[in-house]
Parts: sequence; C-alpha cells; structure tokens
Amino acid sequence: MKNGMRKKATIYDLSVLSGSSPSTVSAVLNGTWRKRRIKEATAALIRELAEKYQYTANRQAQGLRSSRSGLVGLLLPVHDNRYFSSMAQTFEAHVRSKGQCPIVVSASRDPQEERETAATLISYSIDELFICGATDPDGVHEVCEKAGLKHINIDLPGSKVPSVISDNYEGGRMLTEAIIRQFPADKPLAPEELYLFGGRNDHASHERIRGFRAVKRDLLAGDPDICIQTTGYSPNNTRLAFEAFYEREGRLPRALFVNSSINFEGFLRFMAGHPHETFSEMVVGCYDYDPFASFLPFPVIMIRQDIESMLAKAFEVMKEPRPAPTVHMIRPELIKPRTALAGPLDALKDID
Amino acid sequence: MKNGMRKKATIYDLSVLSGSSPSTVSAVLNGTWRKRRIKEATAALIRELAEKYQYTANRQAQGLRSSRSGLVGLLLPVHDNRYFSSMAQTFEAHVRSKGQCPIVVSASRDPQEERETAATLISYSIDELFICGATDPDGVHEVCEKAGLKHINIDLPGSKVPSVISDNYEGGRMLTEAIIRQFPADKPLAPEELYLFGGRNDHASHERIRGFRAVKRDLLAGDPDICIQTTGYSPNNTRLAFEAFYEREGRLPRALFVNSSINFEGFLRFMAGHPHETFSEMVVGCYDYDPFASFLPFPVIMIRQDIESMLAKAFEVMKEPRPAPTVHMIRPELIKPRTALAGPLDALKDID
DNA sequence: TCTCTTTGCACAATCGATAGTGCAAATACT
DNA sequence: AGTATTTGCACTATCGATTGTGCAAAGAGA
Repeated sequence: MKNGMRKKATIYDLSVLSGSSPSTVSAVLNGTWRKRRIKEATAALIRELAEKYQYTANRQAQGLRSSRSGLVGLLLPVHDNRYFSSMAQTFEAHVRSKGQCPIVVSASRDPQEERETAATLISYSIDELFICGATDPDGVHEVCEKAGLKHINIDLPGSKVPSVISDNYEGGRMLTEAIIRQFPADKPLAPEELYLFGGRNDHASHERIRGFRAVKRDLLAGDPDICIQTTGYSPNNTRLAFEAFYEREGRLPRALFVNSSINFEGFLRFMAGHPHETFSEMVVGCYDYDPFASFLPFPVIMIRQDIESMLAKAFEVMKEPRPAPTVHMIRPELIKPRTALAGPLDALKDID
Repeated sequence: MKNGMRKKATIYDLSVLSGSSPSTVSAVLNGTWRKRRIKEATAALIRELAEKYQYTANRQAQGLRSSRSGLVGLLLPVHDNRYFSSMAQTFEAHVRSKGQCPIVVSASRDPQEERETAATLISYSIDELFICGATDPDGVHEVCEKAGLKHINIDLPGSKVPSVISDNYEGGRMLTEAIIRQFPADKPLAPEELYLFGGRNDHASHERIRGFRAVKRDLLAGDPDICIQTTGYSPNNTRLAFEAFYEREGRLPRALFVNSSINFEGFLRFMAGHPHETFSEMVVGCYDYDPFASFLPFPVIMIRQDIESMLAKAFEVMKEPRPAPTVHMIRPELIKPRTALAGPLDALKDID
C-alpha cells in the first residue's frame, strides 16, 4: 500500500491505471455502468483500483455537472436549545440515511439573516431546504422559489409551500388543562392566578395562547387579558417581565404557562435572584421539553413536540413532486413532572 | 424588475449583458479586477448588472476550480446536548464572520463513523475541519492528512495535530473541592461518601478523575477505589449504575461528581423512579453546565467549559501555517448552584 | 461468406468559475 | 512622426465529473 500521495485520485487517474476511458470509470463508480453495457470484468477491475487508491468522487465536480450537490439544508433559529438541537440530530439521521449530507445553519430568528443564509446555501446548490422556526417563512420562500429550490416549513408555517408544525392549539389546551388539574380540588386555581409568559407575534404563540384561553374559560370560568404577557423569545426580556410582575404584586402567580424553553430560561434568571421559597407553591407548564427542567423543585409539566413525526412527515411530503401548501399538524405529547425521556442519544453505542 | 427566470444568472449571462468577456465579469465580481486592470466604469456596469440580476457565484464551480469550497467543518459526537450545541452555535458565528459556511455534523462517538464522516466532508472539499470530542482523533487525522486537509482537535486531544481542550485536571480539582466545601464543618464529608459516576477510557475522563482523586486525598485524607464508577457516556448505563448502587447500599452517596451532563441525564432517569426525599440531603457536582440542571432541588455545582475561549484559540492556531501538535489547555469555570448564565442566545435581537 | 445485430467502450461537450497569456488600442516620450 | 509603455480586456485551458453519441469488434442469422 503506497500512501503519501498528496492529491486525491480522480477518474482520470483510474482511467490511466485501468486502461479505460474516464467516462467508463465514471459510469462504473456511479452505478450507471450496466445501462452503458460495461463488461462485468472491466467494472470489477475499476472498482478494485478505486478501492486500492481510495477513490472518492469530488462532490463539487459532480454537483457542478449535475446541479445536485447531495447537500440538504436545515435552517434553524438557534442551535443551543434542546428542541432545536434535537431537531438537528434527527434531521441529520434522516439525511444521512438517504446518502446525502446534512448542513445545519442558524439564522437567529432574523428575517434578513434568514434570507441571506438561504441564499448562501443556494450558492452551494443544496438539493432541498427545511426551514425550521423561521420568523419570515414566506421571505425565505421567495429566495428559494427564485432559485428553483425545493423547500418546506417546519415548526412555523408559511403560506406558499407545505408546512409541518406542532398542533399548538391542542398542545396549548393540553398543557393548560394539566396545569389546572395539578391543583387539588380544595385549593383550586382562580382565573387570575394562571399567567402565560413568553411568545410573540408568531403563529405558534397565537395558537398556544388560543388554546390556553379556551381551556381557561372552560375550566376556570374566566380569562382576564392581563394574564397574557408576551415577552418575545429573549430570555432577558422574559426575566424582566417576571421582575416587573414580582415588583408589582409582591409574589408570583400560583401557576405559569411558559411559552417555550427559551422563555423558561428567562424564568431561571429570575429564580437566581430569589430564594427557593418564592417558588415552593407554584406549578409551571412549559411548551417544550427539557429533561433537566422536568426535575426542578416545583412541578413542571412539559409539552414535548414530536420531532420525529414532524420530520418524518416533512421528508415524506418532500418526496411528493408538487405538494400543495397544506399545513400538517402533529400532535405533541404531555410530559408529567419528573420525567426523563430517552432521546436520540440513546441510539449511540457506548464502548469502553 | 423582471423576475421569473428559472435558472440562476452566471458570469456568462452577465458577460452577454455587459458586452464583456466572462473572465472580466469573474474578475470584477471576485475582487481581483484591479489587478487585472479593468476600467472602473466597466466594473461598475458589471456590478450593477450583477445586482439587478441577483447574481451569486456558483460555489461548486468556484470550488472545483480553486479546490477551496468555503466550507468549514465541525465534527461533533452529538448535537442534542447543551455543551455541543453551544459549541456549534459559537463555531457557526466564527465561521460566518470569516465569510465561510459552517457545516456541522455528528458522528456518535463511533471511531468508524468519525472517519467516514470526515471522508464525506473531504469529498466536498471543505477547507478546514474542527474535530470535537472525537473518540479516535488520530484515526480522523489519518483521513485528513491523506487528503491534505488542515484540521485540529477540540475537547479531546490527538497526538498528530494541535488540540485545544478544557483543563480537565484543574476543572476536576475545582469541582471536587467545591463539592467538599459545600458541606458544613460540623457535618463533614467522609472519603467514602463522595463518588464519581460516568466517563470512560478517554483523556478527559482520566484527567477529571485524576483531579478528583488528588483533591479528595488532600481534603478528605482518603480515596477508596470503589468511589470511581466509570459508566461510559450512555445515559442508560449511568442510570443502571445508580440503580445498582442504590440496591446495594439502600441509599445514594451524600456527594456526587458526575462526569458530564450526559451522565447527569442518566441520574435524572434514576431520579424519576425515586421520591424527592431520596435526594434531599445530597450535593451534586457536574462537569458541564446546563442552566436547568443548575436549579435542581439539591445543590448542583457545575463546571462550564469555556467554549468561546476554546474556539477562539482553535481558530487562532488554525491560522498558523504549520502549527506544532501542542495541547492547549483552557481553564473552565466553576458555576455555583442556581446560576442562569447568559449564552449565545442573548446576542439575538428580539423583535415584535 | 456476407449482412445484421448486439456488445463494449471511447470521444467530446458541458457545468460555472479562475488565472495565465497575449494582443490591440490608447497614451507617453523623444 | 515614430517608438516605447501602459491600459484594458479577450482568449483559452483547467478543475473532475456526467452523458449523449458514434463506431469498431464480436456474435448471430441466412
């Protein structure tokens, strides 16, 4: 085995070594050789040489010629959050199983960055783009459309192409009901004791709030507007909202519906400044699941969005030739307090 | 603005539109035009047309010609964990600021998958590879070396190229000492009451354990071997180890050093099966930081690895022409219980 | 043996950008 | 005016693969 060759082997190298033409080598190595009526023996020889010289196709050349790169993009708001990183993990498995290469990037929930990032991915001729949690899905759509790039929305719906989202209304209902039922019948919750914090002017927040209000009116017979505090998705703004509330009221609400784990982090920041006892009587529901959050010192009810099903559906829809711009809703799951779910990590073999 | 053109504009299109040759267009748009003595007016015209027709260079063609793709790879064990997803987030910011495109993939801590994944990235002619937490860094090294790809190790060191890692010995010491000091002088910890769970036969685990034992011997004057339970990185194996311990001893150790947040998830699974009181008296130290874990019902002391500094150092070393295979150690930070740190998320603007 | 078909492969154009080279026109200089 | 420079750009090969087309040699059929 003579190593040390600086440059990678190409079909031209193998062509010389095998005595066949580059096109023959190409056909053998990309699987189209039967169609081209290449002799089995020729193919075998070339495969052997390819093995010996560790040939791997140059994807840029392939992509240039075929205008398909084998790259599949996932556009996320951010990486460092269990929801989105689980999304990345599951996405990667899907893409790799199709023999393609995942490329996951984040665009900070900024409409312009979303469009520019999409454009960058397009310049690499990615084959498909999954747009997850975009602030402006239709803006990204335009960029993709113009480049003839197939794309789909996840988590937040757009209007031009199919979307696969969590059933936020139903999830909001489930979570609200679970929060209310967490209180014993002899100390029931009053309507003004259940607050929702977080979220902003996006579809997911709207639907969750709609579910929240519906159940609240049903079960608690009341729903004061003051109980909805949309703080955006910034942890710090969320913290400020809690500080303001606490300042005003001298206490926290008995029950809390937190719009996302990112808002929950804002709550943590508030917690850091206040003693344990402040929280001892409260119940929190959070739309998103995080294993550590599930074990906090007060009951935390969580909603786990069914990432696997959402992505499975998205990949399925992606396979259709010209899918209608339908919104597919996937029912999320209610997770009771103190629950440690298995995740993608569990698929790993662990040696040593 | 006449839209609707299916295919993207190329330098040939602009060449026709501008009346210049493709090479002139290319030079103007890639910035080498002054060197080529192109008239300012010609350049202006071409730039204007490029703007109008929304030209963006085809990176595959560029890459094929120049054998540089503008892609920079990060190889992770897994995505869905705060440590690695923060790594991805910070990495992405660095790469984007250099005008390149990040490509983050995971290889499940499996040596063969690590090598194959590196090979895949190489087939896309990535410019650099950051190998993070690889089980077999030197195996990946061989693949990169053979392809002439510049690379560096992060988190776990290799022997052939530079590595930037957390100072695990010092971190292990800091964490152990903090755990011990968490106990009041009148109820001090005995050597056999402090256990370490998690980790395996890797450099990071070894160093953390070395730090653990050194401090334990110093402060507690004893260090029984039984107190080290290496369970690997699987949450489930970790849970089993705790179950076994509990079965045997009828209780948990008073103090715990958990090797990583992934092992901590195994502890969560154990917690799910046991009532609150089981943990009320204990102190846990975890090597890794997770904001939610920091607020669990018992004191959790955490180590935050300094991801920003590690990556900053890695990118700095990467710039050197032929860096020596040194191991650079970055001191991690001790995080006291109930601490919610700001993260990369805080850089986001939040509108609405 | 001679035509007809099938087999097996080589040739050459192409994808979109880059960079070395060469050459006419414009300008400078004597 | 005549030569020497400089300016401004076009030409062309190249990166590594894909694919439509063409053609010689081998085999089949009469």
